[in-house]
Amino acid sequence: MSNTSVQSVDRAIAILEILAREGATRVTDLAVQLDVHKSTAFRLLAALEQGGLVEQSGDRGRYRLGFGVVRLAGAATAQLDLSKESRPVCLRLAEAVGETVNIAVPQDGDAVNISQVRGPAAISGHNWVGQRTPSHATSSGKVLLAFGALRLPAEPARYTPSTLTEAGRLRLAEIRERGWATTVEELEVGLNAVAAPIRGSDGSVVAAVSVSGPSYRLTPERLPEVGALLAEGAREISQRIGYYR
Amino acid sequence: MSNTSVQSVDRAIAILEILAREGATRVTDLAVQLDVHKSTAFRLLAALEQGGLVEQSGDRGRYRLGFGVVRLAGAATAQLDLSKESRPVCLRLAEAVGETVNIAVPQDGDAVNISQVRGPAAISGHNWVGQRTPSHATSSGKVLLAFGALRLPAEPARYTPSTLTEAGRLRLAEIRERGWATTVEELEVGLNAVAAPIRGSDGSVVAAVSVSGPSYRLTPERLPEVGALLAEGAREISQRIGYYR
DNA sequence: CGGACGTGTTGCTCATAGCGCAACAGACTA
DNA sequence: TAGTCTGTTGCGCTATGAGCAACACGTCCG
Repeated sequence: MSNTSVQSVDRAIAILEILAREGATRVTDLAVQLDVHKSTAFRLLAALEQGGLVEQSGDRGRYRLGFGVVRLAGAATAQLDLSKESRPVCLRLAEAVGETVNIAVPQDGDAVNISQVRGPAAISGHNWVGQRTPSHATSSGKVLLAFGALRLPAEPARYTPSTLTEAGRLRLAEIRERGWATTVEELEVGLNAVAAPIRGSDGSVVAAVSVSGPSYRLTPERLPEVGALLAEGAREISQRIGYYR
Repeated sequence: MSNTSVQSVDRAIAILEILAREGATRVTDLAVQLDVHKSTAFRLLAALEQGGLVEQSGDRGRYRLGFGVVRLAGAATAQLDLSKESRPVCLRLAEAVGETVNIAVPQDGDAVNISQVRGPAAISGHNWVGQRTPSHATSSGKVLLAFGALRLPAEPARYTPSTLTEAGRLRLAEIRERGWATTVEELEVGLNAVAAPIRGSDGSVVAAVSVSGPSYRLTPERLPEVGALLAEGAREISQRIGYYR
């Protein structure tokens, strides 16, 4: 991070910092503090205003931080907390089960994996981080569907002969009651998975923690035992990010 | 707000929005979504990273929103909240005391008034909004000095024969213990005032609420009773903006 | 294990976007 | 009403931002 920057963006950020420190400020005062011409300050403010990061305060000509930064912070806080707080639990689960553990969040109708801990037995395996996965064909997706964090697509795609493409066969009520969901070769042949719901501070399901591995190791017989472990881990992560039941 | 913008700032803000929506994202994915070259996306990210608004997530090459946006939002929330949340309390105090109520925040060594409610007895009086007032000669300023939100100037100016220009005579420790500060004709002949501290969510004093009026109405004998009312009002405002003791 | 592939990062060059100047419009005050 | 101050806009110039291409590094697969 040497000189790889963009001067106008640096200046825009400096404006945000000044407004954070000083509160509502005039264009010309900002220009003085930035050591730029007032028309430059004005145009940077206009760009920031268009993006919602600043707004004009009640007094004419005064600008202050806008609600856009509060929105961004809300997203940042959610993302920072979940990855960080789930890490120790995922490490433990990966060790206990011996397979790969992922955290997935709902996004645009899919389950998106945001972090991963490889199991000790994983020689190579798939890197799921950042990958979108279909809700109906993954255990995380099924959890998010069952607890209302995601909606089932109108026409669920088929990935393997085992993929369930009808809503009734997903057994979402049973997942809700049991507290964990499974997939048995529904996304990829030879891949099984279990997932459990993570709740946020308002009690709604905001993510899922899952274990996935090859069918020959993560057999259908193992799934209930692993499901119970995952549900316990999910409860702990939920509490770590502010859920009190 | 027509075309008065700055393209690179627009792009930087678009990056922040994408990261808020998608979470940790790759440089090349951002470049695709922005329809710019990846080196452009990279440099915009580098600028945002230098400003603390984004950071690299644990996975190499992925960027996410950083703690800087949380800091900015904290400042934005405090500023938006203070004027709004203090309003009902100020209205009530002005009615109860019969004099003019102001909110002042610390800024560049002065106490700056950010809002005002006129008392029922105020025929004309001074409009203090937006006005900087010297810390040592106003009740709000003395509160902000006493609780560490402002520093006393090296050579405090004299405004009236009653102005206290020596640090020892301000009795800041007594103000801290008592919970309110007074001025008796120290800024203007014929003007008295009382102020109490407003605390933010981290417990530090971020503002002061004051009552001011003519000496013949707001007499020194009335000041303790008004001080207690103000301290109560300040406590309520503090709680409204997130202070929990 | 080595090669292929993909992605982040850096250096260079060019042209256009950003910047500063100057003028205009509006608000306020003596 | 004239002067002053500040926000906003138009114009022209050049420095900065953008894109190309190469390099460095990590991952994956045969």
